[in-house]
Amino acid sequence: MDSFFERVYEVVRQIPAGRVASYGQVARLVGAPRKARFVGFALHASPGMEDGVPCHRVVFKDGSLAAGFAFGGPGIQKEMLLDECVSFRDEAHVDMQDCSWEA
DNA sequence: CTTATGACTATGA
DNA sequence: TTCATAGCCATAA
Repeated sequence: MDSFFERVYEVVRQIPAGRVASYGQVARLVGAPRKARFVGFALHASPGMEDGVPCHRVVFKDGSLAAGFAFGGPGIQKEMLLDECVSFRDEAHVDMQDCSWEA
């Protein structure tokens, strides 16, 4: 299946621990800088980390997380990122300047 | 063909 | 800083 969604999974899977990528960043890597919304939609329809897709490492451009749609709960994603040494500027914003994913 | 929807992003107040 | 709105485009009906 070579749908846009599968493409997103492949990219998200390449995100190393301790790093976070924005939806727009992932969208650009798959060759679709305008489909940032579908990156999130793809992850929503994706098998999640059970298929090796660390959806918790994908955040907003501001570094805010998708609380409410996270797999375990609104605070779980933050806990996981903290467990991977991801810096937080506040309760709901990741320090993208220090943890932004580079390719 | 047109609508409706969406884990987004940019802009303005 | 937060909040609201518009624009974006793939998918489904």
